[in-house]
Amino acid sequence: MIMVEKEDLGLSLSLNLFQNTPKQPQPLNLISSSPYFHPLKLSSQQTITPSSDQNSKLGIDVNRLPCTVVECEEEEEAGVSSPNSTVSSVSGKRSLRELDHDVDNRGNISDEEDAETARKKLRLSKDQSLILEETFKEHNTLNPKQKLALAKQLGLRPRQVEVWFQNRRARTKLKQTEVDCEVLKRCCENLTEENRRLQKEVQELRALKLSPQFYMQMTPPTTLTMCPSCERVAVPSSGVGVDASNRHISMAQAHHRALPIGPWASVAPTITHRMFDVFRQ
DNA sequence: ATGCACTGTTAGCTTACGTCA
DNA sequence: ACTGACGTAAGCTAACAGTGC
Repeated sequence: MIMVEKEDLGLSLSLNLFQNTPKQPQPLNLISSSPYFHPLKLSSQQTITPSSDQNSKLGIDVNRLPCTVVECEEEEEAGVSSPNSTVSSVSGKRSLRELDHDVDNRGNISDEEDAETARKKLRLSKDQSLILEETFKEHNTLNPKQKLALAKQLGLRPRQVEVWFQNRRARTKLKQTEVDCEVLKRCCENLTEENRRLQKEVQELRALKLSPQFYMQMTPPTTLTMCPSCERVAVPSSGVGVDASNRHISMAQAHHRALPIGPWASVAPTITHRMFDVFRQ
């Protein structure tokens, strides 16, 4: 079994093309004149499906159109292939699906198949998917000219290219949302943990039973200086709340006195750095 | 009025897995 | 124990429909 995976933002785009597991019933070749192949139901799980590999060996591309590209372009320009330019049969006009069914009828579909009203879905070939992916990488939206050119190149209807790009944008956005959610979740977890830790620190500090004068004198450090040698924060000597004998110690001295000196000196930089770490993740 | 993009939904198809003879 | 057929659930994605700009 060969699986071709394409990663984009972690999005796995399965490009497996009718490759079956050994346990799966082997598909039979069904040469369909319809642009959409019609799986012939044998049972709830047995399905005759065209193998693109096998068909390609036979020179048959199930995704190829019965009409010419010129016809497709005319169709597109006439607006008949866009469901947005048509209204459902309920409101008087016919949907794309119905229009596609007409194409099927032109391909001499049997009454049995004709009776089957379920919409058919093609599978893009590996090459088609690759080209679409490459184009999407360059620009995730197409102007009408680009759409027509790409459709012509791929042998698809412009509407199909349009739909593919719509779905691709939706998948990209969904994946990005998932990634964003993961990031926010991690941020939340980290902040919760940080909050817990800080609460604990507050409790510990309160337990020190420091005098009210100590806190009256203590001011939160608004400017912190990082020691270049050890990258610890040095607290300004004035107004730190240490006793007079330690007022005028130098940075180096402070360094060797095992900073932080006051409670704010230990908490504030930690918060700053942790916060940064949280959002850097 | 028209066209396009976005969003949500539907349905066809594939794959993995479990069960049974 | 191994194998193949069968059923089922889950995931992917083409196609569709509705909506807003």
